[in-house]
Amino acid sequence: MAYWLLKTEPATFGIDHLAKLPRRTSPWDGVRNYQARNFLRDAVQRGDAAFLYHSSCAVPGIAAIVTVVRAGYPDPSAFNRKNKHFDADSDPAAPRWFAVDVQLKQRFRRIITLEELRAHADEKLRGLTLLRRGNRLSVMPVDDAHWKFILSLE
DNA sequence: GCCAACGTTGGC
DNA sequence: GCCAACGTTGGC
Repeated sequence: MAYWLLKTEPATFGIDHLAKLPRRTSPWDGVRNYQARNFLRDAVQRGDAAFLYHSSCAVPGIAAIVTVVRAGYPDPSAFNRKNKHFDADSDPAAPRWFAVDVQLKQRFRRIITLEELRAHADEKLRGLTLLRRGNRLSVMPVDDAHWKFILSLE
């Protein structure tokens, strides 16, 4: 079982949205970056766990843990003209973009803030992809040791 | 294949 | 709103 971190903008779709859905489950779709796509398509497995990270907001940080309940499948939003992530160049016969389904597992009592994570960047969280300078990936792996340490912060 | 221009991300 | 960093595009 592997660990991941998924970024989302809470103004668009965050923990509050996920928590209200039936079975607290949602497609994780709309990813339009090849490196992130590769993770969704090839590496993220059913049963994996992921941190749900809020970005582009007042207090960026980790809000919850989600479980992957469905592994990578062709992202339907890429074929939907009405969807803002529609990609006219994506061929259903050779899908370019992938989604997974996630279910809310545990909402943290508080946001584990980016600032707090940064405070450990040189020691316990050295190498955490999220903290890499200029990092813009929206789907990224998290080491076991980093995962455990971050849990201990809650 | 190079690389400048452009668009996006995301913290601040 | 600013701007650094990065990914993508497209002319050559």
